[in-house]
Amino acid sequence: MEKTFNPSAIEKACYRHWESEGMFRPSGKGTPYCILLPPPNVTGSLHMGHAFQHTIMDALIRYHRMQGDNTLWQCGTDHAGIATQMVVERQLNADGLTRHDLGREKFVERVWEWKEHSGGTITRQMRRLGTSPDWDREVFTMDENLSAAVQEVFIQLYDEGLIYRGQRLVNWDPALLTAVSDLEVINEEENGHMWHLRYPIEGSDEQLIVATTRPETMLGDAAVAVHPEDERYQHLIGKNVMLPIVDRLIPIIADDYVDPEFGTGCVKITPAHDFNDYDMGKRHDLPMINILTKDAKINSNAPGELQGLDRFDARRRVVEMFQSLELLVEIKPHKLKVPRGDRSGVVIEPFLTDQWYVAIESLAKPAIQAVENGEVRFVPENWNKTYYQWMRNIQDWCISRQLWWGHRIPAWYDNDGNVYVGSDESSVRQKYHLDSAIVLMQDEDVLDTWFSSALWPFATMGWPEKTEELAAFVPSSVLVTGFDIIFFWVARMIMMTKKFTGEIPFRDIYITGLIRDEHGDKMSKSKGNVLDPIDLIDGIELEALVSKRTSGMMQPQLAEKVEKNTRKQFPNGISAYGTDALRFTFTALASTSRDINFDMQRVEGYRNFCNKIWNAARFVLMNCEGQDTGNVIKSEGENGFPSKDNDADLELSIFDRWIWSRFNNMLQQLQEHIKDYRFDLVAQVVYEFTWNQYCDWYLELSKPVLNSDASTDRQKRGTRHTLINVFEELTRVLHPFMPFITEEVWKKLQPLSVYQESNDSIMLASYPQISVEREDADAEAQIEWVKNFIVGVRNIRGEMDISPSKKLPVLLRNASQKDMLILGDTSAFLLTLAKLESINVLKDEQAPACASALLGEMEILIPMAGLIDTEAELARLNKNASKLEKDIQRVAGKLSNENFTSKAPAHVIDKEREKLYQAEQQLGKVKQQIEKIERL
RNA sequence: GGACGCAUAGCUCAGUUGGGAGAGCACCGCCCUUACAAGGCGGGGGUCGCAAGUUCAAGCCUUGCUGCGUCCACCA
Repeated sequence: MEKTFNPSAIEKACYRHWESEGMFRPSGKGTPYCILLPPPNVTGSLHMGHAFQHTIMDALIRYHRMQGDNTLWQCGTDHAGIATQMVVERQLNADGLTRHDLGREKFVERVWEWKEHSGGTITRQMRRLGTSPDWDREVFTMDENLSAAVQEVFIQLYDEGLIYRGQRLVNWDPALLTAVSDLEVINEEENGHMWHLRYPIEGSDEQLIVATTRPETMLGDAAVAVHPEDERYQHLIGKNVMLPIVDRLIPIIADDYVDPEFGTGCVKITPAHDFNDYDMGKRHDLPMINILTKDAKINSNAPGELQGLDRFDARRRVVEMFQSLELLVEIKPHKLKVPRGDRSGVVIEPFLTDQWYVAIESLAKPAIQAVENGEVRFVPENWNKTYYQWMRNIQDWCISRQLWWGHRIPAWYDNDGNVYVGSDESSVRQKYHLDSAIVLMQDEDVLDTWFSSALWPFATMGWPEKTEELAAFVPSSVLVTGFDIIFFWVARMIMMTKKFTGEIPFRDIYITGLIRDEHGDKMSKSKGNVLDPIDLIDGIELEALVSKRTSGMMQPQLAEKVEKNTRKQFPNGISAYGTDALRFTFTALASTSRDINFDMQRVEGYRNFCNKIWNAARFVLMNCEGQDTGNVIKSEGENGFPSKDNDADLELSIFDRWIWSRFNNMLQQLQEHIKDYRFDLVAQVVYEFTWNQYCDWYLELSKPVLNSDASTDRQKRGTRHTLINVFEELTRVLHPFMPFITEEVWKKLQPLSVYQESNDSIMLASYPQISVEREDADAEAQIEWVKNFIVGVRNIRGEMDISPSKKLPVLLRNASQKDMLILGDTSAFLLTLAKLESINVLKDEQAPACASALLGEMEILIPMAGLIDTEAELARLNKNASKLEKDIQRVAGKLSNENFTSKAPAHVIDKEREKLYQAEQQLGKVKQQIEKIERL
C-alpha cells in the first residue's frame, strides 16, 4: 500500500465495479427500505446542497442495504418546466431567435435535444459522489409512463370536480408570459413611493384624496372605497367620482376592508390588478377593467396616448398628467413589498386570465391528518408547525403554465369553448360522445412542474398499474429534503399520494439544513462564494477556480471583487480531498441546525482522517499479512469474538477485550444516532473510536505484544486476531459514510479476518451487530487505569520538557492490592508506552526527590535528579493543588448545604461525597509533595 | 401582523429525563519514536447573549429583554 491515501487512484474503478455488478438494485429479500431521490433538474449540475443531501441519503441506503433490508433508492430527474425552457430560449436569443420563430413543435424538439445533450451531468456527478441509487430504475418526469400517470391523475381529479378551469386573478410573469403559483412569487421589501392623488367628486367641489403605490393602475379603477363608519366620508358614500385622465364615473363605496387610519382612509379600487381589490370588486359587483397586455404594457382600455406604454413608463406619465391637472397632492417615500417572479426576477402583475386550478382543500385535509396522527413524522419535529400553518390556510393551486415545455394539459375545446378532458382526442370523443364533425383543439398550456413531482412516490413505482414495487415501496421510509420545498413538493406529495394510493408517501421527513459558506452567507454566483463539490473531490487550480467563479455572471461588474476574494481565500487553489473526506464532512455537519456553515478546514480535517484510516490499515496489514491471525476459531465465536472458554488457539488480553468492548459501545451509540438522524453524532462517535481509541491506544498497545519475544504465540495470535477483526468490522461500520476507502481497505483486510460472508464488495457485506458478549466493564476499568498511568507520566514529561526519547525510572507509592494486580498484567505496556526504564514499588523506604502524579490514591513518582527543575515542578503541583482546592470548595459547599443533603437524591449525594473524598485525598498528597520539594 | 429558529472557546459547532463546561480547526511548547509530520505527546483558552423566576441544584425548564436569521400573510 502507498504511504499516503490517494483517493483519485481508487474511486472511479471502484464505482464502476459496483454499478456494473448491479449492486445498487434491491435484493428482493428482507424488509423494504426505500428513499425517493428529490429529482434534480435534468439539465442541472450538482451543488453543495445536493451533495450534502445525497450523502445523507446514500449513507442511509448503504446502511440499510448492509442491514439486509430490501433497499431501493429510487432516482430520477425532473423536467423543470420554466427553468429548462428559459435556458433553451436564452440559447435561441443568442442566435437572434425566439421560440415563436421555431414554433411549438420544433422548440420542444430543441429542448429534448438540450436534455439529451446536457442531461447526464448531474447523474455523472452523483456517481462521483459514490451514491448508490438503482440506476436501472432511473426515471425522467416526462417519460411515457410518468406522463401517463400525470394524465390519469389530472383526468380523475377533473372528473371528480377537484380540478377546474376559471377566470381569476393570477400571478402573471410579464417576462415569461405565464401564470405562476403563489409559491413562485418572492415578496421583498423595496423602496418606493406613495402617491397621493386627488379624485374630484361628481356634482360637488369636494375631492377625495387616494393614496397609492401604483398610480398607473388608476386607469383600471372601478371604485373608491372608504370605511363604512368613517365619519369624514359618510356623506360621500354612494356618490361618484370622476376618474381623472380616463374621465369615467366610478362609485364611492363603503367596505370595512378599508383601514381608516392608513393613508387618507380612501382606497382606489382596481379589481383587475390587485388581489384585495379583486375580492372587493366581487363583493360589490364592480367591473373588472384590465388595462394591461400580457407583457405589461397599457392596453386599449386606456386613453390613446398611454396605450402601448410599458407599465413603469405609464406610471411616470400618469403622475405627470396628475401634476399638470393639479391633482397630485404629494409624493412620499414608502417601503413596500414588491412581488417578483422567482425565475425571471421581474415584477409580477396580478392579471385576469383563464387558468386551471386544483381545488385543494379536500386533498389537504387527509394530508394534515397524516402528520397530526403521527403517520408522517417530521425530523426535526418542529417543521410540522410550518407545515400546518401553510396547509391550514392553503389556497387553490394554479397548475396551468403558458409554456411549451412540460406535460400538456389533457383538455380539448370545441368551437363554443366547451371543455372536454381525457387522455387524447379520440378518447375524449368517445368519452363525451362527440361527433367527428366537431372540431376539437387541445389546450395550449402545460402543467406546473410540481404537479408531476407531486406524484413521484407512486408514479415512479408503476402506478396506476398494481405493481410489486408499489406494494413494497409505498410508503417509502424517509424523505430527505430541504425546508425550502416543504410547500412546493413535500406537502403536495402527501396530498396526492394519499388521494391516489390511500397510503402516506413516506414515514419520516428528514429536513436537512441549508448549506452556506463558512461565514453563514448563502452561496451565490454574485457573492462569488460558490463551491463545487466536484472541485473539493478532484481539487482545482487557482486560475481555473477564478475563471469558473467569474464567468457567466449576471452582474459582471462584481467579477473583480469575486476574483480578489477567491485569490485571497484560495491562494493555492483547492486541493483534492477525495469523495470520502467530503462525504464525511457532510455527515459531520448534519446537525439539527437549519443553516449549515461549510468550512473548508473541516474537509481538510476529515481528509486527514481518511489518511489515518489508510495508515492504520497499513499497520494492521504489516502485522497480520502472512501471519497467523487465529482465524481457526471463527466457527466457535460469535461475530469474530471468541467465546471466553475457548482459549485453545489464542489468548485475548485485557487490551483486546477492552477494544472490543469499546467497539461495541461505539456501535450502540452509532445505531441510536442513525435512528435519530443525528449524523453529526454518528460522525463524532465513529471518529472518536477510530482515532482516539483504536489508533491512539489499541494500536500502540498492540506493539509491545507483537514486538516482544516475551509474548507467547497465543498472545500474539490474540492480538493479531483483534487487530484485524476490529478493523475489519470498523470498515464495515464506516462504509456507508466513506464508501471508497472502506472498500479499498476492506478488500485487503477481509481475507485475513474471520468474516467470510462476501468477498465481492464491502457494500454487500452485512453491517456489524451489537453483541452483549463483547461488553466488558472490567477490562474498561483496567484500561482506564493503564491510560491514566501513562498520561500521568506523559504529563510530567511534557510539562517538564523531558525529551520523549529519555527513558524514565518510575517509583510507585501507596499502591493498593488492586493496583498491584493491574500492574502485574500490564507493566510491560507501561514501560513501552510511557517510555520507562523501570517501575519499582516502594514499600517503606524513603523516596528521593520526585515529580509526582496521582492515580487514585497511588502516587507515580519520577526522581528529579538531573532531570526536573524544582521550580517547574512546584509550579505544576501548585496548579494541580489549586484545581483540587477549587473542586473541594465547590463540592464541600454543596454538601454543607442542608437543603441539598435533604432534598437531592441519594445517589447524587453519594457521588458528591465520593468526589469530595477523592479530591481531599489527592490534595493531601499533592500538598505533601509540595512541602517535600520546598524543603529541597 | 403571525409562526419558527439561533446566540456556548479565536472560528465552526455538539452538549440526549436539570446533578463535575466538550469536539474539530486555530494557537503555544516538545518530538522526523520502525502505520501516519495530512503525524505523535503535552498545554493555554469560555460570566454558556442580558435580566428575573422555578429548584437543594439551570448551558439545559419558565417569563421578559437584546441582537441576528428564516418562513407565511400583508394596508392601498
